[in-house]
Amino acid sequence: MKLSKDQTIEIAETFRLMGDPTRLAILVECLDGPVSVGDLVTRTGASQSLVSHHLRLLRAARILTARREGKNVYYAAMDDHIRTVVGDMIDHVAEPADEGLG
Amino acid sequence: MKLSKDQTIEIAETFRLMGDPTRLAILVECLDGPVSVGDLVTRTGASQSLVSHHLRLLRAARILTARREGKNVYYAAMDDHIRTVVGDMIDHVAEPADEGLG
DNA sequence: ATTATATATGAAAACGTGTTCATATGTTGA
DNA sequence: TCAACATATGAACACGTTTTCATATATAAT
Repeated sequence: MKLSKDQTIEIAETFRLMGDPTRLAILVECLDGPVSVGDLVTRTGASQSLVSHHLRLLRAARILTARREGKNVYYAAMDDHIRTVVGDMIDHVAEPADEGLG
Repeated sequence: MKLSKDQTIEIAETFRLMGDPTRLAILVECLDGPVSVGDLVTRTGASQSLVSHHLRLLRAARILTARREGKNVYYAAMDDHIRTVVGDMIDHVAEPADEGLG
């Protein structure tokens, strides 16, 4: 599987955004359906400002989608690829495999 | 799907490591089978030292496995979860979807 | 209009990571 | 043992990101 330099950079950027614990926690909360910003603040324990900053990044990278409903804004995982990626990574980390050499 | 704080940190760490263009390029080259360090240097265009530093991180995080064969050391993707994760992410980035709101 | 609630944003502080350079270690063959 | 090749490592530099604080915008209700 051969990737262009631009593809590589875009994919790396998406992984990088998933690679912060606070952002990943936000993303995981959004996997099963839309969640309001307020609920994300409660569930992750991060500050409102921090959650909002991270949501902007996740949305800009098309990892999450947003829709406003009255005073609230609901965020959800962009597509099934995102759900699968996180799911597979959870499975990977669960494996007690060896890392080779010594 | 509910994750512990430690699980979240470990998974984020794995994503973070995939989130650098040089490291991702190295990883992608290792998806189809074992590749020597020298070949990785050639194929990625990165310096020998840099490739080696990154390989150490990828191996420590159980993203790649290593086996020595004579003078060479061959690196390969750790398991199918890793291959699937990268594959799904490539599919995700290929999608021309909307990011919601304005 | 004013107040209350929900979310977003800019700037600065606090912190971490990628890369290079020089050098060390490991392996093979003469 | 010496030379030649392959890979690994430590220290330092250069740069970027996460987080907080204060404040702004948006929506709804009285």
